[in-house]
Amino acid sequence: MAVKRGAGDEVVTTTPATAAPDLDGPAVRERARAIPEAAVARLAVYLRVLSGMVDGGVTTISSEELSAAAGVNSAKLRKDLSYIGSYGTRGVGYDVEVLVSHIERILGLTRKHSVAVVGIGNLGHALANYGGFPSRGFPVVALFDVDDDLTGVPVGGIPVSHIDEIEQVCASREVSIGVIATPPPAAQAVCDRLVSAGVQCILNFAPVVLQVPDHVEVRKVDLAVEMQILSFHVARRADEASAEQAANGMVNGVGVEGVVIRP
Amino acid sequence: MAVKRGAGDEVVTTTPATAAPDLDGPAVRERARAIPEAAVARLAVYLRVLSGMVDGGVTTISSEELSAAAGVNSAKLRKDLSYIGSYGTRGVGYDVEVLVSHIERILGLTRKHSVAVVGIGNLGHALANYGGFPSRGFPVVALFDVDDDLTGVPVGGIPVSHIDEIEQVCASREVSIGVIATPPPAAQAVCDRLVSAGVQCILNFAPVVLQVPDHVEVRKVDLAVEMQILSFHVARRADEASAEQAANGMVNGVGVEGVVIRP
DNA sequence: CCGACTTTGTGCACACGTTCACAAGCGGTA
DNA sequence: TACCGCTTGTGAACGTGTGCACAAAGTCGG
Repeated sequence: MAVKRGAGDEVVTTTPATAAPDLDGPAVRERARAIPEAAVARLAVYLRVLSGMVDGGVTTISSEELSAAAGVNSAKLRKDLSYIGSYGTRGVGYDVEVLVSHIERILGLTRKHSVAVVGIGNLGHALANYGGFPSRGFPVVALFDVDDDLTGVPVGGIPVSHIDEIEQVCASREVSIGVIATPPPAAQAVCDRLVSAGVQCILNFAPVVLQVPDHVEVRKVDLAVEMQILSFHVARRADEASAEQAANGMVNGVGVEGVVIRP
Repeated sequence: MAVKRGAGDEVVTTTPATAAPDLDGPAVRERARAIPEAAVARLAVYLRVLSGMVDGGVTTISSEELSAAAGVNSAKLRKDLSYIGSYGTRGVGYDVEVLVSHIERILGLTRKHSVAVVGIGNLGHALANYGGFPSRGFPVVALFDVDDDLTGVPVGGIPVSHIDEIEQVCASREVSIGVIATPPPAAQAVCDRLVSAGVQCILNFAPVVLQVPDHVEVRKVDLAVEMQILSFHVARRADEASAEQAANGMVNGVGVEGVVIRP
């Protein structure tokens, strides 16, 4: 998060006079740099929806249809797609296959990204067996655990390696993404070993804030945090409801006590 | 996402002259409404870090220390905390326990939120056995699946119910959060049944965009999307690296072909 | 070939979230 | 009590992301 501002200096989001001459050259890099993080997440969703459409035999789709299927509004969808270039036909819509291939290119899915899962507990088992990874170009090629009883046992077709082998195995199998599914206390140590093994991307399921060098990208999935965000919305909604009720029922400005908020 | 703008009309984030008289009244509700979504997610992280500090015997902490432990900068942390009120002491810092209780209150954790998991496959198993939920106030009280071979079998201490019982079981056990861990094709139907059972919050692990009424809050965890975001950053970084290399090695403006980008 | 209709791509304005920088306030000290 | 140093809390500037509304650009029917 620090080196990011190395080369670019003041990123110009509007690429004014870069009309059309270079369809796929250095400009792609420049543009990729300017795609908002939020848009990238949505592009992945569009890709999934579009893949389903290809299977369904759909060849062309309008921004209105696609945005409805992806759960966003059409303006946002078009803006997101404009970040990766102009591949639609006005008056018609987008060619589904063309769009798929361009999104895949931008997301870097033309390369295979081999995945290693560390921590073969309940969650690790589930991840190793999860069909969603390989089918989307993320083959799981290595599993690690500290438990000697697990090493050698195949899970989802892949034998579990001992965590001490992490460096050599990751290197030989060209792992580019590490998934941490260990108990919280082990997470930082595992993370350090993954980094020293040359892994540049980490998906962290452990409820711990990982410290990593600038060149490593971390994304976290914290189930408890997700729950708590939902909890917040429940509470907020309950407050609003009771407030509305209070506004109708009692006119004095002091009231509304003991129903929702417990100090 | 639509009804939100119902009552408030122009939310005033700055609560200027609401000095101190009402420490815990209707103002809390007003304020809760104004907390940015992103801040809520971070508050959950702060809470986790602070809980660890309580266990470690820490009684007071400065914004600088806490922000470092939570992986954010101190200004953001202080602003986040200011959304929930002024509970720090200038020149000293924050009382850890006070902060914990206030964050818990804002996040609605003074109520227990019972959880139901639907779809007892690999992931469902992992979630049912996951210790992180109960310990943070989210007891798993019900499990559902369509498979008759599973119904009755206890997983993580809770017997699996058939999905047809979802309405009555959810009602009797007062489920407030539903977790969808089914295969994609089943997700929307399950979601509809959860909603009709009165569940207001849904955590969705299926790679599907769920359609729900306005009053239901959905959060999604899509592992493939997370992977693809990581993939995007790998690609971007590779592009930057090769571009830098190209800038050093070749001076003509056309070059850099065939190394990274495959059109 | 032309005009009507449809849908994209984007400039612009607004809202949201982040960061900065500093006054206000508190504890410790003489 | 008066001062000094430290840390909070927050106004204000900034940057990023979202939504609107429309010109540009294409198809289709006649």
